[in-house]
Amino acid sequence: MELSDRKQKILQAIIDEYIGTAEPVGSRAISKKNELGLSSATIRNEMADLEEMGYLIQPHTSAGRIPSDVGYRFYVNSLMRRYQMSVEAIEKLQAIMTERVSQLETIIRKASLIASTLTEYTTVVTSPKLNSSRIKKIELVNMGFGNVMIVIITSTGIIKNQSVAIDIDDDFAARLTEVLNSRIAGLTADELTFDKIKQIGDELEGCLDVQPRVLINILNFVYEAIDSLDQTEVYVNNAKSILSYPEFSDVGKAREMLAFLENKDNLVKLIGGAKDGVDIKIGAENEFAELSNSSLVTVNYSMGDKVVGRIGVIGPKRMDYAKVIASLDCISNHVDKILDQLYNTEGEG
Amino acid sequence: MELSDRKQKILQAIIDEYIGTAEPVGSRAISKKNELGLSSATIRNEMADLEEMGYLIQPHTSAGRIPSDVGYRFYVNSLMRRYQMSVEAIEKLQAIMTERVSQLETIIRKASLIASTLTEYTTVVTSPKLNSSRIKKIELVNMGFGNVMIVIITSTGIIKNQSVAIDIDDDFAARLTEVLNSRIAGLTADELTFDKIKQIGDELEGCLDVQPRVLINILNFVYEAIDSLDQTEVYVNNAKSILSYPEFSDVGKAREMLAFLENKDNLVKLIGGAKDGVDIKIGAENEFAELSNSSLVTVNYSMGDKVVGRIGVIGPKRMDYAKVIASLDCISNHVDKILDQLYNTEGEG
DNA sequence: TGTTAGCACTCGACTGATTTGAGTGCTAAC
DNA sequence: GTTAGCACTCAAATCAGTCGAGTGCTAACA
Repeated sequence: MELSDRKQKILQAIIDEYIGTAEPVGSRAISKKNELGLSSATIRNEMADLEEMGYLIQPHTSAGRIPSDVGYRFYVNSLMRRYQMSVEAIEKLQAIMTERVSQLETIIRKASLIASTLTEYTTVVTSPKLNSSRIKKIELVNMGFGNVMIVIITSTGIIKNQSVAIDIDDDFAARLTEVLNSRIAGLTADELTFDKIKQIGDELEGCLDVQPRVLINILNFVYEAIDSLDQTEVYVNNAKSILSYPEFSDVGKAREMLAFLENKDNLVKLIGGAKDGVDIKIGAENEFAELSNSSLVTVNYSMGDKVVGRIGVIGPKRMDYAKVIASLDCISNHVDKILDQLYNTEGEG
Repeated sequence: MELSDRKQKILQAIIDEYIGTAEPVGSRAISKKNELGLSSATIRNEMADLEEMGYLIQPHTSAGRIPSDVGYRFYVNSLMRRYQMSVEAIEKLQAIMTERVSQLETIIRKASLIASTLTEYTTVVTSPKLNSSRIKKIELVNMGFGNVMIVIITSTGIIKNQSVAIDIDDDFAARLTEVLNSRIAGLTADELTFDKIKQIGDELEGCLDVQPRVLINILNFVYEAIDSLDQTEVYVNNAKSILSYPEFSDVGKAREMLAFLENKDNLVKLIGGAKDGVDIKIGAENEFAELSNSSLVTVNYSMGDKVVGRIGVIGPKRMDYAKVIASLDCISNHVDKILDQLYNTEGEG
């Protein structure tokens, strides 16, 4: 059944009010705002209808109403006013994002930080899986005292490094670096299968006078370092903000939520399920019971036309959706633009 | 005035009990444990004495007693039983710490993680200031599309990298790398003053056909990257654990504490004030009001014979001091050993 | 027919009195 | 010096009573 125009206005007023106060909203409160010019009694009748239709919930007989998940959903889809980012906010965002930006990781972390600053909610971001980025360069640096540092630089600006206990001299390190580069540079992590690594190892053993053990050692590390690029990283920002909401005035619940936010697997799964563009999951629409009283708004970011990660905001169900959506949208655009500048479409930099 | 043997035993029993329960301890509770074979009345008398002497506090007339800061201090200095690390704990510690360890940062983070796992309290670690480590190597990698990645590797295994928008070709990058290395490699961050950088810039301008703007750009980044090594990094682990203590059952207080733990400057200052070896600050002994209900146990770790950083545990005043001390001691020893292996004394690796 | 004033009703939140019980200090007896 | 006993204290729990925000329903009104 369609909602009459008046019902929509009342529902909107109720949700707007509830977002601010976190207290059940009574008919008189809406009537007093006098935007509709209706008495509390009339609004009461409409509210009773709205409750029957599933948009509102009455915690107990003598309390006002709060929105149901369905109510929020309708609000988000149809009622919500567009939030206009303030000029200052946009300028601040631009200032931060255009500070010297170096690596992918830094950009993502910054985006998360900005999102949590703008919205004052908890943010979660996932970094791209990098199995499509190419090995730009491998470098072995002899650190002396039997240690060699292996550094791998990818076309996406990620640097992986690990020190290995292998006793070689500078000269040999340089030669090995050269040979390795000629074999490995330009490959994607996907292409660097274990078999391929082994094959390279066999080839090298022929042209370098080196103990097989040492070579295998090094190649093993290279493999692992590259392999780890496959991992999706997750960063959480401003988790403590949940403690400010009356929804989490119970310490036990707050602890539960914080524990949830510390579990990377949860978060990857949670955010991974989102659809492209701005995605909103209200309350029980989330697959995790821990979030049944929270909402999650996510937006993807891309390199070229390929979605590589998501930025998400977790807050109480009565979050300021309009503001969150506007902020995320803005941030995602900026991130896209910067990634584009840095890595030109395919990360083929 | 000296405490009689019996008073000491009673004080110890009270604090042991209070550490477990967080509830004021009554005379009957102590009497019932029957370790001393005294009636509650006798213990009552002694407790009255101990209170008068400042070791105990009575929250209100009809409550039991809780230890005062002075009481804890005496407990820590004289009464506390030595905590014996379990074999499993030590094995676990060893297993984690001897996993492939690469950089300094990883080691420190691991140490912090282990400390929080073992003690179940919040841990704070500071990473070394690295102004005494030497530049091992500088490398400019042309990323294409007008971006150059500057990579700096230090003798302590730290890698700093930043991408800069400068349009040069591979060949020039290689030459510049070579020249830069010949001038800068081997220097400490301290030696690389801004003046020195400028001087190098002037020299290079003579021998390379390069626009001054580009060179200054690069050297600026080099300077900043190296300069940032001077920063002490702080990592906090398991901050959420404070939510488990009745001391923080008030969400407001918990939030305050978490905010404090997010402020890096606070933490550096807090931990920086500690004396060498194991240092214990009980309640108001800490300079920050936020910690007046908490205790802080720190231990330093060293490279060679030089103290380079500290690992700290923050918990309620009634923390299990013996266990925390034993754990930190053990961890610090392991860290020392590993740093020693990796960087051989002076970080001259 | 839609709107509104009025009123009885509900029920959580607050208030204040009362009870409970853990724990004390003091005294007197051992 | 130790302890049993007892009066006393006081926070916390319990309970009854009140308040008031908010509702649903009805009847009157435009």
